[in-house]
Amino acid sequence: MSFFVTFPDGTRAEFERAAAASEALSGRVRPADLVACKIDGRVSDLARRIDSDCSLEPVLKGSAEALDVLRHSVSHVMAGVVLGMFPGGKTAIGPAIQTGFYYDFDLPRPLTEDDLAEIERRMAEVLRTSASFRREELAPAKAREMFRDQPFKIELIDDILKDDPKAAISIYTHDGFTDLCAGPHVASTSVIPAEGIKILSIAGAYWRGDERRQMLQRVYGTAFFSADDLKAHLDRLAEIERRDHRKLGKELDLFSIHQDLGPGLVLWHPAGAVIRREIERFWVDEHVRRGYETVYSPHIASERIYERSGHLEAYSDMMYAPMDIDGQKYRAKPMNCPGHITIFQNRRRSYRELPMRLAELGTVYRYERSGVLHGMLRVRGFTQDDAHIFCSRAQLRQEIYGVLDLFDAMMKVFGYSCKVYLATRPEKYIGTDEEWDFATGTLRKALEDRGSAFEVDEGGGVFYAPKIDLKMLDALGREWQGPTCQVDLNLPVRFDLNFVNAEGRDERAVMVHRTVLGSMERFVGGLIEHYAGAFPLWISPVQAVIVPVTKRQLAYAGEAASAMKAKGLRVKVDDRSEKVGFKIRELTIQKVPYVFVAGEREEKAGTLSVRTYHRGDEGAAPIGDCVSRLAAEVESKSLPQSS
RNA sequence: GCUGCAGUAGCUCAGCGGCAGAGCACUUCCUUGGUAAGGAAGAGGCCAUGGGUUCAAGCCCCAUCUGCAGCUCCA
Repeated sequence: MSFFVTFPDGTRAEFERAAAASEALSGRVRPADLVACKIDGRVSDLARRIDSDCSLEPVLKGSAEALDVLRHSVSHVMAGVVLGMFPGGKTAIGPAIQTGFYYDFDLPRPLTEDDLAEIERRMAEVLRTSASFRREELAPAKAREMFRDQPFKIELIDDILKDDPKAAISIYTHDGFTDLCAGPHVASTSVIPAEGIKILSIAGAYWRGDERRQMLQRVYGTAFFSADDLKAHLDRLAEIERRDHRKLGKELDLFSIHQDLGPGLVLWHPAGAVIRREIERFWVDEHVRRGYETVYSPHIASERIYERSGHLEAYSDMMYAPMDIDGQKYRAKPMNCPGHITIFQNRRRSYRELPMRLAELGTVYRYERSGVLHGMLRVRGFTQDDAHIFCSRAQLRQEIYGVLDLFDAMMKVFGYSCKVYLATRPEKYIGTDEEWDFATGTLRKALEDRGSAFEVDEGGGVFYAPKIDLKMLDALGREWQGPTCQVDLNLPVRFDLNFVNAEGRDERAVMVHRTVLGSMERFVGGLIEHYAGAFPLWISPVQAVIVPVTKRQLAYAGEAASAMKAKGLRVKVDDRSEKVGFKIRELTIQKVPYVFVAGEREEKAGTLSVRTYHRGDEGAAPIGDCVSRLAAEVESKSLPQSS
């Protein structure tokens, strides 16, 4: 009873008797690169026995699957070590994740930083021996018996058995530590390089992610096949920290958040306000150019409007408590749509007025739980770059084109590339199937017509709307929530949004919600990290500083500054009695894009020595050239060379 | 909200029961210099807040507030 194994190159080999996957692969790959295998596409142990026809593929170092197997195995090694340090400790789960792995424990005391070092030390010890990972399959009763002191494991076993009462329970043992685990694992700890491992942090995590259940201690770590890969990862973490908008925000004096003012409420300092103002100015210009009209709506509104919109019912948890005004309940505005709808509803609308595009940089207030607040990225008061388009069904597709064009244009200016998603009907939804089909179909058609590459996020829509979501990729390749465009199937009904069509009859209006930047807070916070604080010239708080070499050039520096200011540039003269080197250092730390040195030589020649943040000393140029160079760079909104 | 950790000068941090500290920033003075730190002096504090323990608390204990990491959540 022989069988055939098919390899990725298409060759087939006949086997007379059952063999371990590693044996079947021997001679086909370098043993040192072999981490695991795929049997019929499923990642498996190398020791897994093959006894029937199948396809077999090696999983080699360098592949994502190999890294997962490695990390999962390292999490077991860590768990073994932690239990060695805390006999009687309970283990929960310990999977590989995108950036490493973690393991959740219930331990007699909280872990400390020192414990992490100790864990790492003991792991290195374990890895010095070469212990094999052994898989066994147990009958349910036996598995229960084996894990009788491990309540989390028992719960997992029960769950497995709920699906299949006769399931074999697989366990893995290495170095005397046995864990309930589906696998697969590396064949032996000798595959794991101690110098590729780092235990990173401790944090709380709910058992099974359920906030009503026990809080466990989660230990995060990461693992790579080489010290170089680990270093690259740690360097990246350091770079992320270096770019942290909270840190840069403080260093560059852009914004602050104060206990006395309240958590989640941002104060924009003058420098940060320049960035925001320039972006808002650009935003308004761009919208007006594209046929939007700007509006303003108040920060508080009678509760009645939110009753009607349904927000009060669905999202009251995120709305601030009502305030009593002349016996009426008012609420801080949590979203702009009711205001815009009210403007649309103000009188009967004719089809001739459509599409009506109402845009507002509207400030809203939402209650966010204290634990989720994060610098400018997650706050309780923020300004959305919001717009609502009221149009007819016939106009919808054209409007979506316009929105997508706007998204592209604005993302390009900031240097973000985007991934596009079409989020379709979720399980819970309102509205009719016909409406959903129309709305989703129109979005899909618009994307297809433009030839944009997009993925479908099946069921990812909101309960009242399908949407197009853009995820922005920043300079570090991280994803950020980007522009979004929703076709609302709810509010037009709730508010009975109609217009008089060409036949003189009422027709239901279609409503589109869309935002490009999201919120000024989150967007600018993200931009700080995207640019690492070195902003493109057009939004730089200070665009240029003129540094006189001695006080004899103060007047000349002033003249140069005036020439720049006349062109609307944000320029300062650094007139402090410090050396040039000192000023350059400080201005560089402040990431000023242009520093112009004005000494005796420059004054005689009517020039300035140009120094840019990204390229350093560029030599002298006439004042007029400097001015026009900066003016042109502002006008074109050029991106910094380095990002 | 939950678990853990933290809160000392504007910033970054040291001090861990016994006189409140450093560097940078700030002010003044000297220095007028050529592409990432010239020198000196000075000023700056209810050690997050409220209780408690102690002869004595920045330090130990409790509570609250705020921040950080993660979890959960995010129309």
